[in-house]
Amino acid sequence: MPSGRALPGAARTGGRVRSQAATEDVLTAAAQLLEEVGYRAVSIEAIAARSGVAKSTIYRWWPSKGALVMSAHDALVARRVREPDTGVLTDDLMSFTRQLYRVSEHPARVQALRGLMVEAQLDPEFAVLFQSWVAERRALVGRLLQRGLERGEIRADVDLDYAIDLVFGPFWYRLLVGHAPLRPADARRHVALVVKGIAVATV
Amino acid sequence: MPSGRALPGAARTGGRVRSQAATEDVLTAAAQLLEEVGYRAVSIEAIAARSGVAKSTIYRWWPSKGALVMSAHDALVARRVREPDTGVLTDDLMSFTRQLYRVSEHPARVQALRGLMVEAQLDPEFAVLFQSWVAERRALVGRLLQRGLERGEIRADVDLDYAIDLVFGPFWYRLLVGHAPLRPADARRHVALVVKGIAVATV
Amino acid sequence: MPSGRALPGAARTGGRVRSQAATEDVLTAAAQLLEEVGYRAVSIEAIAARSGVAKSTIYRWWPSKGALVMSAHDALVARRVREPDTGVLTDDLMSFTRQLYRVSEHPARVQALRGLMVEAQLDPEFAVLFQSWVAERRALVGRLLQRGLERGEIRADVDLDYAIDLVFGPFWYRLLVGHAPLRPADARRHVALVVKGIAVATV
Amino acid sequence: MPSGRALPGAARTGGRVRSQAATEDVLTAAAQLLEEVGYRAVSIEAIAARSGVAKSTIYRWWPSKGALVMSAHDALVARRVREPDTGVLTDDLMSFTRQLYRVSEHPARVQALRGLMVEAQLDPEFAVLFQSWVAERRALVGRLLQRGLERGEIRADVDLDYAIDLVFGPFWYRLLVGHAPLRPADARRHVALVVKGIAVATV
DNA sequence: AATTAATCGAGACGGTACGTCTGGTCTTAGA
DNA sequence: TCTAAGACCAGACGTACCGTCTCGATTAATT
Repeated sequence: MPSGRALPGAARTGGRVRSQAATEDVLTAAAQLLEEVGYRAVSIEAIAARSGVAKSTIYRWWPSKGALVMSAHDALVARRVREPDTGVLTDDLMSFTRQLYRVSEHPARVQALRGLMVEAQLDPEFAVLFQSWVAERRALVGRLLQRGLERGEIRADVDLDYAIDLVFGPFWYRLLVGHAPLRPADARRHVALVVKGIAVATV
Repeated sequence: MPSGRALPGAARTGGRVRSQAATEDVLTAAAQLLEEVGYRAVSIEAIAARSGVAKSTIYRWWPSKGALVMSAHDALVARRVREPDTGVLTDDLMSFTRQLYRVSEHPARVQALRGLMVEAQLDPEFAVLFQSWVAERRALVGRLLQRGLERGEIRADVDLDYAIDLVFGPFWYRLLVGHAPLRPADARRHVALVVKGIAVATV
Repeated sequence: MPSGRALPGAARTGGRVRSQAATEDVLTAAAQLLEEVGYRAVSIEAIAARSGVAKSTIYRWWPSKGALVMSAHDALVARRVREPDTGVLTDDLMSFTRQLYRVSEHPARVQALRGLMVEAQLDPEFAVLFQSWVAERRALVGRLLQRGLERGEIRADVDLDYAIDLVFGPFWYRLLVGHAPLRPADARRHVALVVKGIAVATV
Repeated sequence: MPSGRALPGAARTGGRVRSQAATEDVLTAAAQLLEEVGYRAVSIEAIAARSGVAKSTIYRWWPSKGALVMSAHDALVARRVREPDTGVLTDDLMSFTRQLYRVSEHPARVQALRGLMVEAQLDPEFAVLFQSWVAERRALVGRLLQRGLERGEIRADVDLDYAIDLVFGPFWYRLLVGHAPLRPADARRHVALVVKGIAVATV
């Protein structure tokens, strides 16, 4: 019954077009809920209710709650974080780390991060998504260190992967354990130790 | 957590005595399930089914899944880590960190640690218990660093609390994110960076 | 029901003509599904998928699943049953009832009839259509009995409406309850009882 | 761990007892909804909401909407119809049929009967339950006829199964099609035809 | 031939209800 | 007074279809 297609194997014929508004509403609702109630308490049910988008539509486009929340979070964070490039390693690290610590000014975001980490422990499929988000963030710091290395600010024998862990590890550790605050002001001390650990000796 | 009220010397006023067998069966089942299906898939329901102990009995003695896993973990492993004291900072740190990394050789323990961290995020009451356990561990490393400081191996301006985070942070970060393995052999590189970060310049 | 607006006499001002192929494909698919999976499992969705006709097209032409099945039934079977007129009541009834019972030789028709009855219970709008179809069939038997009455074969005190129920009632009852088969051979016994019930005493 | 059961294979050990209140609330809600919105619009969801009983509890005790409505129907009406035994066939049939027709005085019961018949068409498993209920009812009429036969009121050549269909068939037919009312007063005409159909000629 | 109007398949949309599942609480019988 | 059994409420899960609503493409009859 149906007949011609414009280009073989290419252009789609017919069908209602995907609603951009629905997509945005869902992501917004997901991001809001994540920050308000934490990852665990987020439910597709609630996202549907808040966004006014039908559950079936959500399931059509996202395979799981994790994927949806991760998308929402991703879009949010990408918008917020700038990649510093001052030409000086310490300054770059300071800038980045300060941004990192600033999350503590928004309890909701802290909750969100904790929730994502928790889910990564509980759901192997989500862990994959989470890891790829982490990888992006690590890559950012990696580029920053790479530039320092190329400028001769970092010792050649330093394992950059471990160096990156030195930046994120203590941050997440404090975030999750909560034994000490995450004040942006403390970022200086954190960076100082990291830089000492990796920098070439400056007499 | 559970305390065995039937111990000799404890004045009891009648009633059926707590079943030692039930306690052990629960812990065994929990440990088995943890290794077999991972933390998430462990459920009080499943533990009850496998152990043949009623759900209500389990709920009576353990407040949460995390607490139960903690018990199982304790029963599985003597938690006590030897506190190294070689007289040399680097050696002490190496010894400790290597013990830390050795956890990776026991998948069940890795799972258990993850479970504890997860539960600490989800259950504020459990978080208190968890924090005090973390504090013990941090204190151990703190003593180790303090001795280094007193021997003049550590710069006077170093914030010891941050230094401790430099030891545990990357460990937990790898443990939880899983972006890189936790091989005991890698402990060397980790310690090298930490020591560089805090040590006095050695010309 | 679909009406073919392109029929001569209806003033049309252009426009694509209704696809005969689509109509047939839908009816065929409906009939097939009915036989294969039963009335309940038939869904507009499935009919659309199998026939390759869009759901919207189906909804354009049929108001409900029941109506569609009714169409399929009509297409499957020429509904027109010959109206017997032998001049003898018993023979007329035998002829008609045998035709009725013959439906049991076609499982699809049995299913269709059940589906129609179900839909009539569930959908009041459809019930109206169904009742008028039933009325036609009753009218046929009514004429048959009327002729018998005029010939003096039926007692004057007999309520013809009830007599009609005596023909259709047991048929539908067996069809729906399924406690006994509907063999055409059994039609004789059915008719025997009906005739005894209404006939003048033939000492 | 669990041990003795009182009687081998019999008595249950422990466990919360089934809540009578929940059962009643569900049946009441089902019956109310049936009358208010009709069989189709009744949903387990709505019954759960109105009764305040969890869906899972409902599913634990009733396999389907039809079965539940059947229960509600049974609870509403004492199912036990008195089995007449006057010693005269016509009187027995009149008594029974009048009881049957009396259902029309209770729209909810009419709805329930329709619902059961519908469900029997849609759900083969339910159909079995339904058939066995129908069989009971048929057996009752069967005994009634058998007594008539033994008293010589019924011709020896009559197929009793068909005779039973003559009682129930027209009743269900009217109930389902709705082309004519089901007034208890009409029972007389119905029975008259049946008796004529099966009785020995009375000169 | 161009215009016009109604058709067609495709498929996304908001919804409803489904029947299942997990989790923690509550209630009973029996040891 | 405890345990085991198991019923209970709660509520999210992911699915199946519903009936509606754009779309762009197609197809005739009318200009």
